[in-house]
Amino acid sequence: MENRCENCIIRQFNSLRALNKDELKRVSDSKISKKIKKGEALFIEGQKLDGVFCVRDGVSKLSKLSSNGKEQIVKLTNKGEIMGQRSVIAEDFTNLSATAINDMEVCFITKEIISNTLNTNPNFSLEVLRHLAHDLKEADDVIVNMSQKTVKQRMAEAFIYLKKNYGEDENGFLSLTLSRDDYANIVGAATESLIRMISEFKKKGLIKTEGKKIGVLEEDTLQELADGF
Amino acid sequence: MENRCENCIIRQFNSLRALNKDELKRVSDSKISKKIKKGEALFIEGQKLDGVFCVRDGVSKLSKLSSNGKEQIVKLTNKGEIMGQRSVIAEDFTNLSATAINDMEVCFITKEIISNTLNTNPNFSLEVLRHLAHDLKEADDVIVNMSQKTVKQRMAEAFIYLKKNYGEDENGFLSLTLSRDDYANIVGAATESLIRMISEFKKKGLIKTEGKKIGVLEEDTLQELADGF
DNA sequence: TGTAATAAGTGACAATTATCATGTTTTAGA
DNA sequence: TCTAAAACATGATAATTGTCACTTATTACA
Repeated sequence: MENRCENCIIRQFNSLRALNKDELKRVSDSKISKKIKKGEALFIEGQKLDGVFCVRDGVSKLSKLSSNGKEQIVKLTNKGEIMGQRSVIAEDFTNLSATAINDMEVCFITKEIISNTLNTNPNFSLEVLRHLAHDLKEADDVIVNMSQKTVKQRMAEAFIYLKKNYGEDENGFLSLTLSRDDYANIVGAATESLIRMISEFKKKGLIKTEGKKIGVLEEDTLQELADGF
Repeated sequence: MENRCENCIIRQFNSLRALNKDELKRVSDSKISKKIKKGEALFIEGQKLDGVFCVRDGVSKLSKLSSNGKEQIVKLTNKGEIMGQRSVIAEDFTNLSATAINDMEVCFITKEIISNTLNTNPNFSLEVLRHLAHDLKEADDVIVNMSQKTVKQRMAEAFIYLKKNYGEDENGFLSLTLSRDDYANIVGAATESLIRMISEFKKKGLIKTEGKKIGVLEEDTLQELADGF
């Protein structure tokens, strides 16, 4: 009973908030809860999705392979986000792969229910529209950052972003721990270059590290750096 | 009479195709036709839009200023596209500026009509959703290209894209003529770097130039280059 | 618990791209 | 049609970033 969508707070953060009781019941009856282990894929670029994933817990990376064989991380998902909407709406293959960064708990909702509800509940459509609109704006920002900022600036920005969106633990380390490889794939740089810059930031006292973990020490200076000063 | 939306073929290419006769009539009665001269702005980043623009003719660039003061072109619009949807849907300031690349003819449709129709016609919502979904996918592709490809690769890709999407004139030059500056802002590079590469491509016989005009000579080789060979 | 496998880190060097300086051509408008 | 401004072009040089080769942790698991 405790796993009914009706009682799930998560849906307040995504477009499912626009569903009425009946619709919610239908979603809940047909949804499938899944646990995804760190490192496992939810779906892979080019696949046909039969539905969307509602993230109850954990973080995943949405990435795409470049023709040079390197992975580019396009977005990190937050708790509460719906994944795979784009592909289901466009009735298209996914253009991205989704991989769990830590252990995840997700609910799978079939595309039939989604498109049904889209056709009958204008509020739901509007909510989805708003979310897509938001994603599109963020994507535009990423494009500009990627093309106009240096790797160092993008790095600084990434640390600030991770702190803002995922917080830090009691010792001041970022709650979300990423591999150096993942960092490189977010920032769009060679792993070695990125590691070198981490060392540099550390030497300058902007961040601290402990194994994989990274902590932000001088957020203001990082922000200035990100803005190009 | 010939300027009624009901008779306008353009709408077949965008989400307005989902409107029924009544809705179309309402749009048509309230729409304002505008002519925009080359170089003029339709709207500017940070503005609040009171509606959307339906492009009847001409091409515009959607761009964003980076914190370093350089402009990044995020997208070129095609005839038939609707501009400003994202901002109207999210009830948000525009995140992009739109500037005419050549003389344009557009129709302005107020946001009241748009949101009204979104609330009452699920097919229209779905159409808009599909268009946003498409834009989002394209944006993801741009992100990957920007971060994983070299300037040279992006250049090659840009020429192919322009040929595919805007065609060429009787002499084999790209129909859409851009300034070197615009090219640089699409590709995300310094203007000087870009000009140098145009020279290089020309020397290698991949393209030809005549003043501002550029013509694709070896599309296959350009494609290989873009893919990294 | 030992040992591959994987990830992190560093140095040397090469390739790419930006910047600055300057000259030439084109364009717009008085 | 003359002239100033803007756009195009190229060289020299510096800064950024990638690549390759290698060493040193860490991690997973047989």
